[in-house]
Amino acid sequence: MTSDQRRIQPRKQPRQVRAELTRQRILTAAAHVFADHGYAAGTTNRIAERAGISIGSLYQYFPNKDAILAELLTRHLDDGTAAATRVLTGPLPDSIEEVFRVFVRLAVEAHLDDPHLLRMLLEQAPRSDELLERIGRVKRTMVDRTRQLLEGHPEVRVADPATAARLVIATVELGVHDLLAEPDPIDARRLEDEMVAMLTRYVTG
Amino acid sequence: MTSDQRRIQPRKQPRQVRAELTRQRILTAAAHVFADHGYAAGTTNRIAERAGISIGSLYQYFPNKDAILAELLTRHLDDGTAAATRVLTGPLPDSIEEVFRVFVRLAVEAHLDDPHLLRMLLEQAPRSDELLERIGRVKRTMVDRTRQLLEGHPEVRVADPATAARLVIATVELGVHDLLAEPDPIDARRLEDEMVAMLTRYVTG
DNA sequence: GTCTATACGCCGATAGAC
DNA sequence: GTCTATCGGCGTATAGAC
Repeated sequence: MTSDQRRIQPRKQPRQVRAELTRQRILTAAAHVFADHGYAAGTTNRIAERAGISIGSLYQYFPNKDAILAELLTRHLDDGTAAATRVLTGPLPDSIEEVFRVFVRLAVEAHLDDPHLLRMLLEQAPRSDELLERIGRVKRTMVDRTRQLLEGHPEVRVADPATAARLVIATVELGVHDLLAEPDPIDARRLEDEMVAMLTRYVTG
Repeated sequence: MTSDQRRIQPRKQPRQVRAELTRQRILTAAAHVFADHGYAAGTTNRIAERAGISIGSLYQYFPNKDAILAELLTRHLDDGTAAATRVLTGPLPDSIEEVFRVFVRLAVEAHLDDPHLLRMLLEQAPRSDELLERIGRVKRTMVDRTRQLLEGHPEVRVADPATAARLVIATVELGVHDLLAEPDPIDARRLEDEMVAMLTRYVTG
């Protein structure tokens, strides 16, 4: 068919590597800009400026502004579910108190990573149907696993595990997020202790 | 000095009444529009359209878009603090469980009023320094009163009432807000029971 | 006092030079 | 492949007629 020269590789193909690097630069810049200015005021011009490239170049790597945000959110969701899955599928502590401690610590770590960006993602991100679907699924999975945990654990005495699971997840996620994001943030270690105590006393009746 | 006719009232002054009525119409329209579209996409044109007036008229009643939002938020804060103050300064139930029940019910009522608007207010509202200050003060007041309550109550056994108070307030406010705002909202009565149980068991050790 | 029409600025996205 | 320059659209806010 075509010339055999097709098969000959160019001497190097650094473009894939460089391109991926630039993508990451843009995403990092976007994370900062969105965190500082919010989504609406986090303009593509600002992102390009912070990434050290021109606006035109930015649009070679992402089709539009929403795609940048979507990738940031996807990234975070993937990180979170990966960590949660790793913990939940492995061997868990026996006592429910220590299990909750693992939960809370997981949430604290996820949120300490980049609280400002996370706040923006959770609160201001334009909620496309597809993204809402993804978020809802992740949440439902976590609630479901927690329910199973509550149902199977000998220490646990709750009348309605499904409701209890929803309450536990909401409390951990929102509480950690909010209390650490405040201007005078609570001590992470103390928050962990108190929240674990609250949840444990709750489910052990 | 000037003519005594000054003292004579004009036959009627319906303009103040009508003007106030129009202001309220605009605010109500804005609440709906913001709730439906969010802050950024809740344009002044849409607000004017929904209020049944022209964009030009709108700007006779409010200097700019932010002022409309600020008044909505102020209104909500005032309503909330009024209700909270009424409850907290009056006679409270003896048992801490029933006190928490009052708390939770208060939050549920406040949030059921207009969940969508509230979500927008809490999450998307541009946080001017002055508004942040107001919100922070309201929150601190509630945490403070809760701390005093915990310190003075015979049933309560917590090592650190200040931290516990922060946790309690955050849990109630955020939990109620989130669990009722979900696509498949939790039953309000059951939420109340479970949350009260959790908080009570927590602080009574 | 309410309207219509529009000025003005900003932003996302694209075209086209290099 | 990156840049500069710019288009098109939208949104706030104002001007001026009635």
